[in-house]
Amino acid sequence: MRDSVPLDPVDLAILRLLQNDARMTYRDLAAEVGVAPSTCLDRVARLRRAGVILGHELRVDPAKLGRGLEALLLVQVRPHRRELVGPFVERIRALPESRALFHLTGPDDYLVHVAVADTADLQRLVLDEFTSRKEVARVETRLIFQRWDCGPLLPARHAAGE
Amino acid sequence: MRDSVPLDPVDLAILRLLQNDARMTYRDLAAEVGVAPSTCLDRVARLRRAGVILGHELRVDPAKLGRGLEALLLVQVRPHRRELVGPFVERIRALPESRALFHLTGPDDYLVHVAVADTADLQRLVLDEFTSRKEVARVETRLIFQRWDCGPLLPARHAAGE
DNA sequence: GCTGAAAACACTCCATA
DNA sequence: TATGGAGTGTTTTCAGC
Repeated sequence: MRDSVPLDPVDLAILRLLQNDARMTYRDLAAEVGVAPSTCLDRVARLRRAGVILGHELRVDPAKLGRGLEALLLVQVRPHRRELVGPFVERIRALPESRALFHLTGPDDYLVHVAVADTADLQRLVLDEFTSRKEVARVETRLIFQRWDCGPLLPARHAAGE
Repeated sequence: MRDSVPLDPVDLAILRLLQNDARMTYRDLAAEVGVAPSTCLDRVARLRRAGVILGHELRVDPAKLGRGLEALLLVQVRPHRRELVGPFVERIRALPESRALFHLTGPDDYLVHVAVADTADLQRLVLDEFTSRKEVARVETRLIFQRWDCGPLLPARHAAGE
């Protein structure tokens, strides 16, 4: 269940198309892929069961919600012990400004992707929620000038028949 | 069009629910929000037109596609001039391993989120696509141990009536 | 913004190869 | 074992109010 799943060209075509527009109807999907709608439905259900498809997400523009400034915070947590990092992770995840949290290798233990209104809001967030916490040893703030999303996620190797 | 959009409590409830499950039917959505299905449809169409809703995305498990290792690459591009960074950005975006690309403030100019098969694959990617490029001055690789997604994105300030 | 009717759709079953 | 086609219940959509 943790390993990669065998995917044939039909599965791959479905994944590619749904990553562009997850609300495509099965009818249109079937027409593009070149199989019957029921087959599409079956394949999608199978991909869901196999855990390849995790869910359907709405993509929202943060700027339109008054969160025009995005930043990455590189956070060093010291001492890096389970009883400290557990509550830290939960607290950060619960912040309305947080978009994603990563546990990383390297000198910084965590990377937090945040969306805020402006630099004043960012300063408040860093001071009140990060540097004021005693387990946070260091915070490095990097503003995001621009973000590009890349193409659909496809299998690492040979696409077909594996 | 770049600024924030006035959203009433109904819009916010819709956005909150759809961010949890973007494939909810308008019927169920209407029942939860407390309005008629047609009203929901109208609101969603309006949010789409206003650019608040950018699209519907399929969330896929990279590990299931044979891309069990994710990493962040901090890249310094020197000299940091338009005629060099343009092609760099386009090349990185086109890589099948790339998931997202950020232009940042700070000592590293770009952050690239990649998904690869294993450490050998990551080494190949870093050597062939990054350090071998003459405009790339430095690459710092950080593995992602774990990732947490945070709650739905909501407006920065007062939710209602603005 | 709601109601109701018409159209489009998702989904199940069964025959088929 | 997986596919394709037809049928059924549901959802979406678009009137009018």
